[in-house]
Amino acid sequence: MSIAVENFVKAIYKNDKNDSNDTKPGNIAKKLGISNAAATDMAKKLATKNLLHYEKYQELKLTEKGTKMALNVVRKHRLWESLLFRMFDMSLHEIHRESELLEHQTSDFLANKISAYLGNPKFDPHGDPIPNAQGEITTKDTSIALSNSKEGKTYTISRLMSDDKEFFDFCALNGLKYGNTVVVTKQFSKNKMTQILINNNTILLNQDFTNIIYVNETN
Amino acid sequence: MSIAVENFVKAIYKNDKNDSNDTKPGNIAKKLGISNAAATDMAKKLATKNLLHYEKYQELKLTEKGTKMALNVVRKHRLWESLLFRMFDMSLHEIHRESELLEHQTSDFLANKISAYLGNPKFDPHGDPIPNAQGEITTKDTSIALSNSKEGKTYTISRLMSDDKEFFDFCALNGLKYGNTVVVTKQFSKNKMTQILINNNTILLNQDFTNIIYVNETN
DNA sequence: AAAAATATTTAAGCTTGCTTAAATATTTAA
DNA sequence: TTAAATATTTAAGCAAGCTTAAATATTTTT
Repeated sequence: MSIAVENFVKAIYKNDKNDSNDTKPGNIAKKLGISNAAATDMAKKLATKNLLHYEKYQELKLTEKGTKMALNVVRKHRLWESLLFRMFDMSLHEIHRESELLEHQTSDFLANKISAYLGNPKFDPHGDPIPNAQGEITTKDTSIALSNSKEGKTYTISRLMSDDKEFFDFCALNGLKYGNTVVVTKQFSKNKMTQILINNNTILLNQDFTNIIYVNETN
Repeated sequence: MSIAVENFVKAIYKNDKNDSNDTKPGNIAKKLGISNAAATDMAKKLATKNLLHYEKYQELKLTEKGTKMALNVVRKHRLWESLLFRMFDMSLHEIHRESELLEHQTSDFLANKISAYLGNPKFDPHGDPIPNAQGEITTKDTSIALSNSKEGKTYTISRLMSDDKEFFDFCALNGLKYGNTVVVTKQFSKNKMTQILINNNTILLNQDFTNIIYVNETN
């Protein structure tokens, strides 16, 4: 299938999974940087190919076939991220940027080779789960957004859910990294800010960031 | 530039380099599996972009800009082949097949990372030279086709210039591999066949193969 | 519940990269 | 050197993926 189609189903999949947004053509269009008209067009086309359900003015819903395609692309993306991160001295933003392209030109055969080489990892360097060759995510995610964390508790960072360079630069600068420990020293609920202690530094995060940093409570 | 354009200039470059064929639209069309009309069309279009010189019924000639683009794609192709060959248990045909896709979605940045990781190799697993980041091939090729080798002499294999699965299967089966030693035991000039000794086996090759197996005389 | 704001859809049109069929030029062979 | 074979070009047309502008529906606000 074409790159445009792969990106379209992937965008729907991610929108459903991560965002509070409606999965309507307009939202997908925004993510992909195309016009609303183009998204509507594409949605109609993909409906005839049984990749999604389309009804005028309703939300887009991936079919099983569409979901499978999306997961297959996501798998390749996250495997590339894992490989590039391990092999080369590249930032989280850089591995994302490259994987965004490579994911569409990777055979299942090669994806399996990469996976085996890495020891069939379950998570990528962002902490995102890697679907297996059958397009299944077998791990269950118990992590919560830092915005929902509790004052006084200690957590480990499990996911950095973004593809924004500035965010990753900030993370790198402050030790916010997959696996690292943070203590939530204060929740400013009115202002929706969270104060944390990391690497002996106290930093204050606003909601833009606490919504995309996921953590697990330490036992 | 688009995949179609990259493949077009690459095909011209390779046709000029390796083949005795005229570099006219028809020949390029054959290589790319498109119609003659499509190739003529594309040639005209690329001429306006200063990638090649086009004159009706004449051969296509890459401009400096076009050559640079071709070499950049070739560089990425050969770097991928080198990386995949080193990392994974993949055949020469398989690494070629995958690299044919990956080459078009690889930033210069990533290509340089791959090159550095591999120690900036000068040759890929086929023995083909890898252009540097400036698009230059700095090595000089002293090798000759096995069809031009001399009876009684000993050679080392320097290039396997093909992308055909059957050819590579044959090579793998018979120890025809980059760096290996062959003795030319007989040249049957009338029938254009070459008898060689390799791994203590005598095998008889026809011109289809001796034209694409390149060797260097051992001193 | 109606008006205003917003989102979606339709329509028309563009570029890229292909196709086939017909016209034209070049090359090969007699 | 002319006829036959072959190759190239032109012309018309198609699908994919986009665009903008206008029409229509939905949602929000008052």
